[in-house]
Amino acid sequence: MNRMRKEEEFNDWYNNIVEEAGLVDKRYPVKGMNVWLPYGWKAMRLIDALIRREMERTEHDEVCFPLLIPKTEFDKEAEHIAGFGAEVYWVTHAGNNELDVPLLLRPTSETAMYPMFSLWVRSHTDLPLKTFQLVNTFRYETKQTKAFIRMREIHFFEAHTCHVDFEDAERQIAEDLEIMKHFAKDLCIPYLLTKRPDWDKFAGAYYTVGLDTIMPTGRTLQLGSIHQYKTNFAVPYNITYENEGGEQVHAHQTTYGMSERLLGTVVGIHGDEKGIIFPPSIAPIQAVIVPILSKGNQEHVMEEARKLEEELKAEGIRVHLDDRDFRPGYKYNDWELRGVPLRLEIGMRDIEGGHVMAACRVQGKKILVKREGAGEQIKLIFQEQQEILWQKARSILEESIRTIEDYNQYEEGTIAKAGWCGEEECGHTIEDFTGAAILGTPVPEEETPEGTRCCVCGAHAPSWIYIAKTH
RNA sequence: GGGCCCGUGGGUUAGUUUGGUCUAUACUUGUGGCUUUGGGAGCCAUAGACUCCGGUUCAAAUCCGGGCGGGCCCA
Repeated sequence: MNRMRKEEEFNDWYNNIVEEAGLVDKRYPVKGMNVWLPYGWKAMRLIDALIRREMERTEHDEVCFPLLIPKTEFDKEAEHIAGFGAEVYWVTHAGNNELDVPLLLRPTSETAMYPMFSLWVRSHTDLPLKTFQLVNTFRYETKQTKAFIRMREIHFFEAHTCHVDFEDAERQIAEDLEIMKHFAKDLCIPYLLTKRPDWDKFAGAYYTVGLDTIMPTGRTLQLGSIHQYKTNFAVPYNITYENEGGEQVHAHQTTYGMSERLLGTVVGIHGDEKGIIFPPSIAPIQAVIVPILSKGNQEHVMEEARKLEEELKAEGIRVHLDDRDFRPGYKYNDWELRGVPLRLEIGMRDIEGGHVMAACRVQGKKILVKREGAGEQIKLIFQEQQEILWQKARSILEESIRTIEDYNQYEEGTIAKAGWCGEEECGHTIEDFTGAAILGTPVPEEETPEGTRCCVCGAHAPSWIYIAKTH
């Protein structure tokens, strides 16, 4: 492909890069279902590993529920059905038989898990119950699909918890927010936390906290969400426990969901006209070694390159030796496209000088690294890269937020922050007029200064809202 | 839900308006070889396609109908 100006042609750039860098093969003949290629899957698995690390740290247990859910279970929570009914895939036949009870492919796993939670949760000593799973979910998306960002089969993370009461569930949500903090820093993805307006909360939730980031298009993209269910599901699914007083009480529940969108976001936010830029934290290959061969020294250089590879591997660096029969320039471009954070060139000059040439994808510069203790120096470069990517992305998000006083001041490509009286009608007016969506009110809650007015009706505005065009 | 468009080697594409000269164009990629290697090398050889089914016609990549697949716009 010709170099594409990422800023001007983001859609083309993105669609092209995910295939060209070998993340997915979009030719699978079902809309919204792509094939994960090894390189893309590796990146996803590394993101998953970060999630697992956080889940383990916070004592969640990993589970894995079946993909199929009986219609009878799905039907138990009315709002949930209303919200997801239109995008469910159904299994109505098995072999030659029509099924008495149709089965659906999970669009999310509440209705699969909660009948089981009802069996598992008996006593207050069983609580809190903190589980999560990493599975694929299915949603019959009718809009245009896009690799990682809008799919019909979604690689999905979902944590589901049960608690003794509302307060404990709230503590869980606080913990979820803290998890996100770590996690986003690792991915170098900044985000905005908002409590979704009532008309946009998750189907069945008491309230929903949305995690949104901003893409280079100036539109926001939801990275994940955290839901307080209160007892909305526990009642229909009969999740009760016996408290210390011997009474049967409904559990309070929360969920936390994220998806392969995280990968799409990393690609979209950090990439440049040369291709992807992976933060070292999730780069499938953190450092690639390109041997510079010339007549007469091939074996010697290759031997040194292999030695270097072993040394770095021993240091825990994900390193790859590119011994393909291409010229160096071709390899440079290839690995830049794939987003490898560090390229190590080793030729006779370097061997004789006791160093390697390190080309840093993020910093865009080349530096000489001493062979002695190279691993340590490389890790420092990685740290610096994480920091640069994080700061850069964060300032883009911060700079795109504009405070406005009247909703007709909303500018495309920005996230507007405005006063809001809290009336749903004013919310809809904003959405209809601007074509943008109301992300929600700030989390944690943020008081408005004296005299702040609703950007629609001019009444007293007790809270802020964020307004943005979304993906 | 409504409307529109598209389907040619692995990828991008010419050809479709006006059926025949298509034994299908070009670039890229793949494979084998020679040569080369500090920023996408060159040469030689070679492989590879008209989405499927039906219709019209002496003749279909081209026209018509349907299926499947893909894309776009509006609500």
